[in-house]
Amino acid sequence: MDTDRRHTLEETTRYDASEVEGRIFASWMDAGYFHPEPEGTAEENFSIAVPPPNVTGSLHMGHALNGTVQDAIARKRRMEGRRVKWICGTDHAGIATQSVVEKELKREGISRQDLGREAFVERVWQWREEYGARIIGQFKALGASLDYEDERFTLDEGYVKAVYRVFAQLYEKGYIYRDNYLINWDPGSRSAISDLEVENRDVTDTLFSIDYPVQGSDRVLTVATVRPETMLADTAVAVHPDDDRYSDLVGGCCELPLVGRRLPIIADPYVDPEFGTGALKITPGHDPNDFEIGRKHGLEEISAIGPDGRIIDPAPGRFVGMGTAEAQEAVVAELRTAGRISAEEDYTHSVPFSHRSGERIEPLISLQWFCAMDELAKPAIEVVSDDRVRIHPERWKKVYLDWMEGIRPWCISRQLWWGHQLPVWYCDTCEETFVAESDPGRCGSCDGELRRDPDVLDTWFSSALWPFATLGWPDDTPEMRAFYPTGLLSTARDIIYLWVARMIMSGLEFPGDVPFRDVYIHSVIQAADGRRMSKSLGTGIDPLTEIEEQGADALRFGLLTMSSSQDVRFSEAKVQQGRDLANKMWNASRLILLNVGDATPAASGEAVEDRWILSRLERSVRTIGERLDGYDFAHATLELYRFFWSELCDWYLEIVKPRLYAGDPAAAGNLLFVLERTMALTHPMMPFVSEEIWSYLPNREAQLVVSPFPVADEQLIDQQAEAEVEEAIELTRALRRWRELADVPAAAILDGRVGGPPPHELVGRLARFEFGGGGEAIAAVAGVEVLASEGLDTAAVEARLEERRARLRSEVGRGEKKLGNEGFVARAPAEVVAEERQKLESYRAELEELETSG
RNA sequence: GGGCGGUUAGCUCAGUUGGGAGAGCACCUGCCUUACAAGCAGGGGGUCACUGGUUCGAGCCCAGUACCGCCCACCA
Repeated sequence: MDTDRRHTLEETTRYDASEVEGRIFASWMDAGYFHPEPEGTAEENFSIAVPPPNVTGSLHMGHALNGTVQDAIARKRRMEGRRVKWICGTDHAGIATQSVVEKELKREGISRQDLGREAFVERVWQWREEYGARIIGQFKALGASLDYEDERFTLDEGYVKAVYRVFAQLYEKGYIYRDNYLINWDPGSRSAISDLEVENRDVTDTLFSIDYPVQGSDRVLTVATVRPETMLADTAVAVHPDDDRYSDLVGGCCELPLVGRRLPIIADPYVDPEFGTGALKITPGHDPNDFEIGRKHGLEEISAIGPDGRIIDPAPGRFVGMGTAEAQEAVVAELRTAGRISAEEDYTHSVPFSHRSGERIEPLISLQWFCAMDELAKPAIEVVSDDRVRIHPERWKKVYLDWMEGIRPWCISRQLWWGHQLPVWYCDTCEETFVAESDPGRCGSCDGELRRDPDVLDTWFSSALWPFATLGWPDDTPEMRAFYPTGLLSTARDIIYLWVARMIMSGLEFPGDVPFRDVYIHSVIQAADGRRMSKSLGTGIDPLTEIEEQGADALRFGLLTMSSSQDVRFSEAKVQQGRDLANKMWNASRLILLNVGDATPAASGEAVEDRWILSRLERSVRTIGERLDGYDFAHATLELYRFFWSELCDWYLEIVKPRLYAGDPAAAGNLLFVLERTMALTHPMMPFVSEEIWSYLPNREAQLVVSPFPVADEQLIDQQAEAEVEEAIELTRALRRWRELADVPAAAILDGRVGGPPPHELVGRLARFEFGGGGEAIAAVAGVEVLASEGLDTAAVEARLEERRARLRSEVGRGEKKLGNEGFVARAPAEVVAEERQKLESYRAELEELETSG
């Protein structure tokens, strides 16, 4: 070690993450460790496609957790010698990005229409440049070992090619089609959206009961609705087929108030006779259920509400142009005047809202593009059912399968400007439709001019291709051969349907193999108060702030320990625990590195404590490896913490210090060996501090990031050494406890005597006892007689003794009772009973000792 | 309406196949002991949501109840 480095070690008593992390990250980047050449097969390589963050803003805590999880796995695999590609990139995020840019324009007082499509899209690209770069910077700050040299975007050139290929092929197969259908219209983004982008919220509306006069009779049919304005588009009234009250009316008509239209009275089992009067107004143009019933009965479909949320033409002229709220008021007022409203009550029900704009969905019949999913779903159900794709935790498997079994057509067209414009052209002359991967130019039938469909695809349509479009598909690229299928997909549960399912379907349909072998569904990190972490609620915590204040390793440690199979609240304390661990690692390393001289790492195992720590380390190596492979990150990090802090620092370093200071080469070599191996073990979880410490170890051939991950060496497991040292530790702790309770001054060295062979040297030193003296025994602690000496408060000692005796008597009582239970002795496993007997015996022995010595 | 989680120390969470309830933080006591005060040593603290059941033995298994959260769903 050169003088400067040694000086740094000597002077730096606190680990400074902010000084280390940028420097270390740059060294990894310079060496190009994160960019693999596309060689070998996917079987021998390992790849992960990062869930591409939306370019709407910056990374949040969920991204940080997910990034840490993926990085831990990627780093472990890289250290295991696999060629690792962690595919890097961002998502154009259609509606979301378009609306943030529109908001920005609004602040400037202009609209996207003012700019025009081309200029607007150009503007969004500018946004994307800025925020895409910001996101990449955040991944780097976290330490994510993504392949930054091959950054992809869902709208880049090659990606567009993949999207068009997929669209064209699905169209050829007849899966993609255009239809007039009732869709979810989002008045906020003025676009159709898919079922998955709708969220239901409970809303209290007024439920109006409206009397519809039956034609040729003086009866009325009373229907109930929370949206009286939609009656303008009613085309029938339905009752249940078995409902005796109305059976004579079925086949007849009633008159739609205010409009005067004749509405057939039909029978359909969908109607619940128990609800209200058992009569249901049918509005196929504005209600999903009514739409289904309408199609079933061949009813007329009338649209009375337009895409701008205003009443349109087929409705009576006096309502046309009104917004829905205004129209509702007007309709209700007229119905009241006409005496048609027979009841009003508050009614709470679930109402669809746009997940994006937050506005209430307006169900409308609209000409849109759809993708039939049934055939695509079949193989995607199979691969999850038979675990060719494994989902962790496993309970999400059922969630996935249930949804897939009931999958419905997907509305894929969006009335937006930002996204993949549909590769569809129409000929207005001969009314032909052309779907092509590139502009066909002129109509193939009549040579007429073609007009391109202005709509864009649902952003998830392109996301569905992420694991292979990023590797160059549809071309047969070296990247596809080397890295597809990917190994792991890690994501949050809220996009299992939106994204995971669709990737599996498209992976099987196009490249023809599963897109990934394992899916890990990570925890959702909530705010400390249990609310959702969100910017708008003010409950978000910026990962970058945490990284700046505590270090990336600290944040990573905290997030990993927080992660579990359920939602967790963000805990600042866990991040601090990570920071403390990094600091502890740094300082333990200083102790070792500054005192080992020119020793080299070697598992000497000379002294029993050396064999003990080696044995304990190998057990941790095994546990941590298994936990990481099983996606149990919380236990992996906690095991690391426990081993490092409680065993290595609290005991081994304290035990071995005198040998270290005395220049014992066996101790020094053993320490270096343990430190080196522990840093390798730490690296996937806390890459920066481990790499930094690694750089101070002697004879480094390579950086830690590309050095081997430890594999447990069973040869080093030493039960004998473990038992011996642990016994000494227990004795030390017992003597310390006794000292505290007997109120013995901390500095005083006590005299003790043991019957058999003297305890390990560490007991005397760490418990401040001297053994082997003679004199009067005044107490006995765990087999050690404490001898009278100055500074011993005999009253306190006696109090302590009595406490212990009482404790032992109760333990003996408990044991006797248990062993006196015939059921227990007869039915419990023999070793449990034997263990119980052994404990009872040792308690009895100690009690006897105390009763005679006191 | 259906489904899935959860309820364990003051707080955030662990708790393997059922065999004397754990960690971190917080708290109390004593320590600037020459790696680390972001530290060291010691300590207090729990009716494992509730009710019943199975068992020699239940935080864990079974049935039910309550509350919290999430997902799915076409009852106006």
